[in-house]
Formats: sequence, C-alpha cells, structure tokens
Amino acid sequence: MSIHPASRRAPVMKDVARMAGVSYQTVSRVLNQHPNVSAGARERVEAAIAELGYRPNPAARSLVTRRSQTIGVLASELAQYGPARTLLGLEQAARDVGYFVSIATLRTVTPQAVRDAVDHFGDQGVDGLVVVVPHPGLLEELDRVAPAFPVVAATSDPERLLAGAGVDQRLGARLAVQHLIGLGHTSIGHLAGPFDWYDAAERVAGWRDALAGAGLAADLLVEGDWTAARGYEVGRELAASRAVTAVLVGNDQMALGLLRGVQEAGLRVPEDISVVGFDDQPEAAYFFPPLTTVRQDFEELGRRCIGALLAALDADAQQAPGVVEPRLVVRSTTGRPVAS
Amino acid sequence: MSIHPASRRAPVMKDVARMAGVSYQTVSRVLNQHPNVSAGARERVEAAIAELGYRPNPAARSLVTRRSQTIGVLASELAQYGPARTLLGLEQAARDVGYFVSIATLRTVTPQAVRDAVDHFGDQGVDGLVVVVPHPGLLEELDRVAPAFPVVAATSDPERLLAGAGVDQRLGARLAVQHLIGLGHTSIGHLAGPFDWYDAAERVAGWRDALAGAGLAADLLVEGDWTAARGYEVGRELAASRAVTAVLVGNDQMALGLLRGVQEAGLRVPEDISVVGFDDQPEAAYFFPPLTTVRQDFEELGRRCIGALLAALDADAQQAPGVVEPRLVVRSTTGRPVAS
DNA sequence: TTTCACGCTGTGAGCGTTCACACTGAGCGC
DNA sequence: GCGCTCAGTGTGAACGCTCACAGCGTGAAA
Repeated sequence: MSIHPASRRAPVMKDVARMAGVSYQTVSRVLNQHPNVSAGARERVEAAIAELGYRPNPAARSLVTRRSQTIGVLASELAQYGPARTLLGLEQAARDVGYFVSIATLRTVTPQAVRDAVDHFGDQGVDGLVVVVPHPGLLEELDRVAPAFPVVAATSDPERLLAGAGVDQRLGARLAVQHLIGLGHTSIGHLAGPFDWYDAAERVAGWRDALAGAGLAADLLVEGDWTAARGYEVGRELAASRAVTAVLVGNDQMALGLLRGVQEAGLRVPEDISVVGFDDQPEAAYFFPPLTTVRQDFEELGRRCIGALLAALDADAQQAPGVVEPRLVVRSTTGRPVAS
Repeated sequence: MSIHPASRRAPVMKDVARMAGVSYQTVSRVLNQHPNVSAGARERVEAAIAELGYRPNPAARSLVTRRSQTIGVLASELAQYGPARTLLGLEQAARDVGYFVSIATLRTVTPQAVRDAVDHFGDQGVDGLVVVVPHPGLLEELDRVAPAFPVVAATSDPERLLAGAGVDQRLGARLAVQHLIGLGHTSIGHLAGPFDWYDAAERVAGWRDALAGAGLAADLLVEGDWTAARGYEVGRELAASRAVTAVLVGNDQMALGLLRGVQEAGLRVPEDISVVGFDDQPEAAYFFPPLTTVRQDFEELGRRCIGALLAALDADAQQAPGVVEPRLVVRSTTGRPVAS
C-alpha cells in the first residue's frame, strides 16, 4: 500500500538509490547479496525498497545475466493423474528455488509438434526443460532437435537417452507379481501399456522377472493403451477365456475398465480373478472393489527432476538420486485363488 | 543445423542486419511486420534470419515493450480432472496467440499463499493472470491484493467478483434433475460440493430450480467435499435411510464413492437408486455401472478465459461470450424408480 | 523547374539491470 | 611517515531490442 511519488511509473533501482542516499550499484549489491556492503547502507536500501514497493525488473536482469529463471515443462497428457501430479511436484520444487515454470502441452506427439514446442521454449529463453510423460517418440525427436538448453526427463528410460529421474517401474511390477505369487497364483497375466513406452516396457520386464524368479511362465501379455475402454475390452475377453487367475494392469484406469468388464461377465473379484493396478490415484480406493495397486510418488518424481535439472544448470547443486521407489498398496481386488 | 560464424554466441539483430546489408532497424521492422519495408529488403532479412538461425531475445524485447508475453495461471487443484483439463485449453489458446503460460499452484488456499503466488507472478512480470478452480477464499484474497495486472477467473461466480468465463452450472444441475423427474422420480437428493464454492452453490440452485419447477420438495441436501471418500460415506447413509430414489452428485469422484457405498449396502443402481454425476471425466463411462453425468467442456472454458483476458489486455480483441453450456450424458446409473 | 509528399531507410537514445573497473579512506606493518 | 591491503563505494559500459526522429530518393503536382 505504498504511495508512489510523483510519477506513476514503477520505481526502478535509481529511485531506490536516491532515497537511500547511495548509488544504484549499491542497491544492486544488496539485491544480489554481495558481501561488501556496510550494514548501514544495506539497511537504508532495504528500507527504501520496502517504502517504494520496488521490484526488480526481470527483463532487464535477464538481458544481462542471460538467465530467465524459467524452467519449461513439456507434457503430453496433462489430464491424467500421474502427469498432473508430477507437474505439481515440479512446480513446487522449482518455485522453492526461485524458478518460474512455463508449460507447453502436446496435443499430439508428432515431430512437428515437438519442434514447435521446443521453438516455443527457445523463443521464451527458458534455462532448461523438463519433459513429463515421455512418449518415446517425443524423446527421440527431442534428441534430434538438440535444444540449446539442458533437458531432463521424468522417465525410467533404461537407455538414458536423457538424464533425469524416474520411478523404478520394474521394481513396482515385481512387487505386485510377488504379492500375487504369495497368495498362491500361478497363472498371472499382464495388461500392459503401449509397448513403446519406456514405463510400460519396464513394467513388463518386472512382471517377467518376478515370474521367472518363481519358475512360472509369462504367457499372457496383452498390449493396452492406458484407457479404461481398453481395460473393459480385455476384461470381457479374460472373463470368457478364464486364462488367468490374476492380472497385473499397467495403470489404474485400465484396471477400472477391466474390473467392470470382468464383473459384468459374471466373475467375482478377487475370488475368480485378482487384479492389481498401477499408480494409486485417489479414486482407486473407491473402485468396486477397492483396487490393490502400486503407488508411485509422482510429486517426489517431479522434485527429483528439478533436482536433476538444477544439477545440469549449476555445477554446484547437489542432486538427490534419480530413482523413486514405488510401493504396493493392498486393498480388496487381490486374494487367494479359489479352485473352481 | 546452421553453422554460427566465428563467435559462439547467439546471433543478434546486428548480425542479421550485416548479413542482409541493411540496418538493424530494418531487421526489427521485418520482425514486427511493419509495413514500410521493401520486398527485397524483407526477403534478404528473412533469408539471413533463417541462415543464421537468429531468434529475437525476449528479455531485450520486453525490457522496452514492457510486455512479457506471459500469462500466469494460478491453480489450486491441478491433480483433478476439471482443472487439469482447463489448463490444457488455457495453454493451447494462449500459445496460439503467442503467449507463454507460467503456472503456480496453491497447496493450501491461505491468504499468505495467495499473496506469495501473486508476488511470484509480479516478480516474473506476467501480463495477466487466469485463476483456475477459484476457491472462494482465493478470489476474495485476490480482490484484496489487487495485483498490478488484469485477473480473470474460470468460474461461474454469480457476483462477478472477477470477469472471466464459466460453465453454466445451474443449467447443468437443472438438466440432470429434469432427466430424473422425467423418469418418474419424486424424491431427488443432492450431494453437493462445499457450499462456499461458487460452482457448488450454483448447482444447488439449479437443483432447487428444477425441483421447484416440478412442484417437488428440495429436502435432502448434503454438503460434500468433492472426494470419493465422502461420497462413499453418504452412499452408506443413503442406503440405510432410503430417503430418496435418486441423487444428483456434485462431481464424478463423489459419485464413484457413492456408487460403491450404496451397492456395498445391497442396493441396486439404478433400480433402487438413480445417480447422476457432474463433469464426465473419461472414467465415468467405466464406473460400475456406467455413470450418467453432466459433461462440462473444460477446454472450451480455458479458451474462453484466455479470450476474456486478451480482451482486458488489448481493447481491440473480440471476446467470445463467457458462458459455456454443459450437457447431460445419460448412461446406466439412472432409470425409472422401482416401487419397493 | 521547384515543391511537396511519401515510401523507405538509417541514427540516436533509452529501457533497467549487471559486470568490470576505478576510486576512496581506514587499518596495518615497516 | 610511507606504502600496502582491502572493505566499501561509485562510474562507465554493456546486454539486445524498440521508439522517435531525421535523412534520402522518387514521383506527382504546381
């Protein structure tokens, strides 16, 4: 609520300097926490800043520092729970360290769209970029474009096309399958995400690992598309074939559809078939029945990504390890198989 | 893939000017589509820009224009379907007109958090702000802070605390209730969102309107909190009391919980109780049973918000009407009441 | 021919900040 | 007392762009 003197324009450093009786350079030093400023001068400057309601002009600053203090976030499926939640973590972490977060979403993942987005961020002059939900094509195209700023991805990319952070998807899948094996299941299928997604591929690998570790065959693997509609379809098929007594599903949404498909066809869950999801979105506890699922800490993932990007930006930033551990949340869709 | 001559630093206007054999001012004119440039000069400049891979420096530009070409988006519940989807529309529309989108999320809606966020956007120098999912406290605090930039809200705020765009929630609720009345229901309850949310209050009003229009009593109104957990709770209660034969639920998540609560207690849907949700998130079609719900076009809402903000920014921008119409999607959770 | 207008172009200044440097005076050892 | 350092401060020059203005030539009107 400070009254701006005379002119209507926002106060600048010179105004602060005049009021504090110092040069504009001293004001700059106070702002940037330079050591060589006397306590008296610092106090007067701070008082003047408060009095005038002065705010440094970010454009002028970044013109000379060549830093925009802005991190770009490129997302492709923001309406989904995981990505949205990751964005949340990303934003909070970035803001905590004084960065602004600029987003762009990809309606379709085409090379052209990726290039446009990179151009967009380039035009804005972001300091770095985080890619959320890395559709594989996106990562490859990004690699091809080779932007002028560091890029980090939120993925469990096994080939490390890009540095970043990821959830240990393989571990998550293993946990789920081991739980099912522990309950006595011997035929455990997997409704996976699209095979060309890294996360999906890793989950398939974890499913295979666990099965192989128990000497079981990994014979029922179905490719899905992350949607409830596809889950429903596969649920109907599974109910008809009765090929497995348990199924690991690539995400909660497909699990929702599968649950309905299976039950609509007259099967009981978990008596006739056990189901494990992936993600643990808040609604999973209210599916019918409540879904056993693998929880991923998406916000932590977002934070780690910022950590990784900061490390790429400043050499002296410490970086938390990039792998986030998932954990199994057991609810009511899993149980001992009932001999029919 | 252009090779930058000699120095490693990014090319600037002067470099382009030299290569094109014109002055830097002519380059600027080409960039800003000024009319008075000869075709020849324009072509040479454009060729030089392409050749050098020149990109205007946004900081320098906004230093002098006092525009950042950035729109801030303040959201409080980004992990929910509606807000996330709105953000999507917002971002696309903003990018289409050459704006960057910077986001900040509110973990908790406290006056301090709102002020911090506004400061954050102020520090960044955004040209305007869009508020998504306006928790009423947020809007009031925003009104109090009175930021230096125009603010627009995505809300059906009846008091128009802020200009913006909104979905006609009242209409949506009316549509749903009329559908139930048409099926023969005479006791129709409403599990609403928190009463202090504008959207929730509007839906309550619509529910009342429709009931009054048919000469029915509006006696079962319950306040919820948007969560599936609360829906479950109310579902159990409703199953015990059998107070109504139909219920309009404030959002799909609560409807999910309610569906489970009601069915777990032995009631059939829709035979014993009909349920209508609100939002139509993609999963709603795979609830058990598939949910009849009111669809809201969140992306359109986002687009309208950008339109409203642009109108506040440039006087000469045309503005689409701010009210988005919802529509009822009938699935399997609604049917004729069965006399018990 | 002279004059004026107008399309096109270039020059100077300034946006608000930071960086490199130069300067001051106090404190200290010789 | 002299020179040294060194904390504290100020000055000039950038950063890359846009705006205001002035200059130039051409063509039409006088």
